[in-house]
Amino acid sequence: MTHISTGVEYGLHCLLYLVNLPKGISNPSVRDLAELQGVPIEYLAKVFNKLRKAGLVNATEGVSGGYRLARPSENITVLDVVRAIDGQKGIFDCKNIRGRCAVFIGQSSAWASQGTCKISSIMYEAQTRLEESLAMHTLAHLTYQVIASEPVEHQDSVMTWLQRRRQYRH
Amino acid sequence: MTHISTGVEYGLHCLLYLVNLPKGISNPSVRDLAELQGVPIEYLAKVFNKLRKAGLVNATEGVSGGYRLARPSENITVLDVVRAIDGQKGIFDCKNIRGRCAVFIGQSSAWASQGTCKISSIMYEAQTRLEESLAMHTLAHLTYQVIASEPVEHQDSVMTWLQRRRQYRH
DNA sequence: GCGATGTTACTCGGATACTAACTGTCCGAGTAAGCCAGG
DNA sequence: CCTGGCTTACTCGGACAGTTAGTATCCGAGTAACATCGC
Repeated sequence: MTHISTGVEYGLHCLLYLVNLPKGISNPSVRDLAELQGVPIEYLAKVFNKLRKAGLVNATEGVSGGYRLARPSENITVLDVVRAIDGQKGIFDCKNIRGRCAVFIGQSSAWASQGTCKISSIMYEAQTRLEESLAMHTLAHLTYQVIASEPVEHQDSVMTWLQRRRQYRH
Repeated sequence: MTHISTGVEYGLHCLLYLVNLPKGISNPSVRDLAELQGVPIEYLAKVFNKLRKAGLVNATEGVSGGYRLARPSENITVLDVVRAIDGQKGIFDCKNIRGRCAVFIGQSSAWASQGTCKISSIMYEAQTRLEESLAMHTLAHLTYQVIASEPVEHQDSVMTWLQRRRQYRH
């Protein structure tokens, strides 16, 4: 389907709420984040598990556990998040068509397999441009942009929502 | 799976053999190209059908029919081919998570839906870089590179292969 | 000799499997904080 | 007091179902070049 999965979309949106968390608020749990964003809980849990394995977030278990960023948001790029969740997959998968050419019937055509296929070179170069672009954006920068585009009171509303959810569990 | 399909790979490899076709050789058919490259015939037929609808190649029907480039190879970019075959699909599909936030319970949150989501902006910018990179390569340039990387006699071998296939049909 | 007919090799287009990946759900296990009772 | 067990709300991890997109195959229809046959 799409090259960047919805898991990345869920993850990024939720990660933004882990940036600049006030001291008074404990680490949000997956349930907190999922219900806040309106995304499926169990699926988001898998996403955050991948983020943890990639070393982007830390998890504390047990009651009042939750997630927090493993390093400063300035040091986490969008590319980091994409790779953590979707894996390091390419936009193109070279099938090495060169080696199948009918003119060399039988013999394995030594030259056709050596070096990289020019077509895949073009694709991989394009992918590099894509990833360079993603790597230019950090969570810090992204959060700044998002908050700037929201009404000023919204961020406070979210924080009190998170706090209430911790106080009156169900 | 991959953002750029194997159909594109098949199509590109076959299109290269339509560039700089000597006058003596008639338009190759899909069967010619498919067997030359070792790719499934019927699937390649669909690929070339898309290329035709996109105006990149022209088809002549009937016996001794086949395909030829619709315009000079300098004016056909890799991006043209990708879009013709895979359609103009994005690497990302924004689900508009913003509008689902739990803090505005019920009311539709006017501000959350206006403007573009910052996250999708990043993704679409990255896609633009990707497409810019693909658009920099023309079929002419690509063909030149490929031929330069092959033994000099290979191109002749292919041409005689095509010619024989036309003479002794089966 | 010449026109009608048939054959062949194409493209065109729809219908249909098969496979893999993405998305989402369910459930059991381990873990830590807080509470509570029993010594 | 305080120590051990219980409850609770988390994360962790595997298994699995539903859906979708990509890949591939099959078949019928239309088309044009060419050969063949009958007049």
